[in-house]
Amino acid sequence: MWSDLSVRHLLALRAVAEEGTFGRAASRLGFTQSAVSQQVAALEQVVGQTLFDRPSGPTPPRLTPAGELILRQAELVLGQIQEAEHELDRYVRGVSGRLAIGTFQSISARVLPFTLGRLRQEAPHVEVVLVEEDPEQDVRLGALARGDLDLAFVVGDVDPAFESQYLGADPHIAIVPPDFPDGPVDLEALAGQPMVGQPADDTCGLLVDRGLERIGLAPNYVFRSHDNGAVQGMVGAGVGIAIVPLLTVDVTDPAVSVRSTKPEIEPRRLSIVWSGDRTLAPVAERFVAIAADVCASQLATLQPHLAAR
Amino acid sequence: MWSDLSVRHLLALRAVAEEGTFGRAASRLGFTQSAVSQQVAALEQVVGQTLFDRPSGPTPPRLTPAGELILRQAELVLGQIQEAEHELDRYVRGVSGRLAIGTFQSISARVLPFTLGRLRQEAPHVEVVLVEEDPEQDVRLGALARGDLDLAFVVGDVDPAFESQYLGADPHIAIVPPDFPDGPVDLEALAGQPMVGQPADDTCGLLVDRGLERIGLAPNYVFRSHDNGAVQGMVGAGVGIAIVPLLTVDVTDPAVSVRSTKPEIEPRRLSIVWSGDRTLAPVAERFVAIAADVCASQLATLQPHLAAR
DNA sequence: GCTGATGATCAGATTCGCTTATGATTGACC
DNA sequence: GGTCAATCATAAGCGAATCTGATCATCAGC
Repeated sequence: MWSDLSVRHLLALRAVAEEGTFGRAASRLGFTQSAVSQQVAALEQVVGQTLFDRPSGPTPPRLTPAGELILRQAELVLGQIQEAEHELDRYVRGVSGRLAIGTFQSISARVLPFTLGRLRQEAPHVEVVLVEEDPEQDVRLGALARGDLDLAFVVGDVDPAFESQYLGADPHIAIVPPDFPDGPVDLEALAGQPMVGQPADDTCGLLVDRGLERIGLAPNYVFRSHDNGAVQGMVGAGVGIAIVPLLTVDVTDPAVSVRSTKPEIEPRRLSIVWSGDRTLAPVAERFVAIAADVCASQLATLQPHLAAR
Repeated sequence: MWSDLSVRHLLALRAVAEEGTFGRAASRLGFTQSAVSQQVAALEQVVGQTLFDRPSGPTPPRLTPAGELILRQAELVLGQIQEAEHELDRYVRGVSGRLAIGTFQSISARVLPFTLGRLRQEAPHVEVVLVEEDPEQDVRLGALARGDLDLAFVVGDVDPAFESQYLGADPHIAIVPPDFPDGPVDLEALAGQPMVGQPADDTCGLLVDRGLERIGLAPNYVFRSHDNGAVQGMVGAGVGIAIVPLLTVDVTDPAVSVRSTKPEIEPRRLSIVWSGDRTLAPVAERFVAIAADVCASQLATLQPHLAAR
């Protein structure tokens, strides 16, 4: 039966073929001569062929034609196994693997580029799949539990059935034209004013609407788009002002100014979550660490731009 | 230790991954659920990673990322092993293998083409190496014993240290111009006559010389060549007559006539030999059988051409 | 003919691996 | 909420495989 075949048998075959005698092969492998003799005999049993001609006496054994054939095949199998070993080693070291990540607009725009860049630097062979289909984050959690996703970015409270890493608080700020009066933006004064922002079916947009609603403001949207750049462009063009999470803003844009609001809208809390039931790949843990670091440094970098005005 | 890895472990992994549960995998493999559980556990020990997340309860197990990786590698290894199985099967059926054959002029010209043609027909993947370097057949026997050759054609008595298959008796005949007087060629009348033939360092040529010498004829060679066609051509051109083994003659050549001799020179006995100490590949035995058949039919085909005149 | 090197073989102890039986957990269902 | 059914893990037992150590058989070379 070929299923009885063991790597040990192939190693014995190779060792004897290379060393020339069973005895030297045995000492190379750390066995006794008797053991190697029996191992080769077992292999011969498996393949049903004599693999060595053994002239009795001091004459060393010699591969039969079948032995040469099996040896060639054994080299291939052993090579394949060694490759598997290396592949697994890369996986364990976190420099290889597959990663399916659920994400959403602002994270994709402001956090993922840096995170993936750094990840690719230290783990070039990792295969990352980003899923940004459904704005509903419950769907992402379902995909997590089902195993379709390894990690997912989420906003707000985390279902305790999952494990998570808190990434930071992303303040909601106002984007206004550069000539807008200095100081924080008074939200109450915005009633009836034209506004731009993200659609309500987007996780980000929905959160902004809830925040404004909580302080009694029903925004007068004149333009809504999933595209953060488009929203920001509209503000620069004077179409209206926008209330968005800080992480969505391109602060280098000279056409707009970023302001805090008065009162402040509760910041959204960002986390990355995964299923506690399923084993996490090492590279996934590495990703979480990098994402947390990138998120923190992004928030720290953007905050001063806000305070400056 | 990866050397503890067995094919059985990989089969278990694959079966569980495909069947979804340990129990179904077990019944597919013909084991109990417990056995498969232990097999997978052993594999996990070998690779040092958990391969299945096993949510307790009726929920079926699921591959971890490491499990998916190992499974992919296992498929490759199993494929390699199956290929080895096929390769060995072809070898055993005699349709594949390597064959190094020691030969000499007349065999190469008259026997091998048909033999190899038929062999290739039934065993297309066989790799044949012909060695026709040394006219000394002792050298061929040495190469046989050393294992450099699998089979060797020889002339005359066979060293009993080797195994052999007798191929037939190849009569020595005379090649004469078409206008030569009818009937057998009287060898005694050839004394002093111009003759052509093979060199004395050739197995064939040497044998002819010995045969002529035994009946007291010292041939007057005016041309000697290893090339049978050249010798025959010289006869056709009237340079001289030739005494050669029948198997070397192209009987379709209208420029010459083939005659028996008076007295007859002892025919050379052809055999194919191999080392009894070394295992013979199935394809080699097949080759021997085909060569014997071809040799017999060649001799039977050529003999009438001789009797006809 | 002796010597030394070879692999095969045997006996014994150990380990491995399979089966049977049981336990533990938990989703599904009433 | 309780029962059922399906899941895998684990323990015990037993037989086979396997390794070690010792011995045997063979034979090239001195």
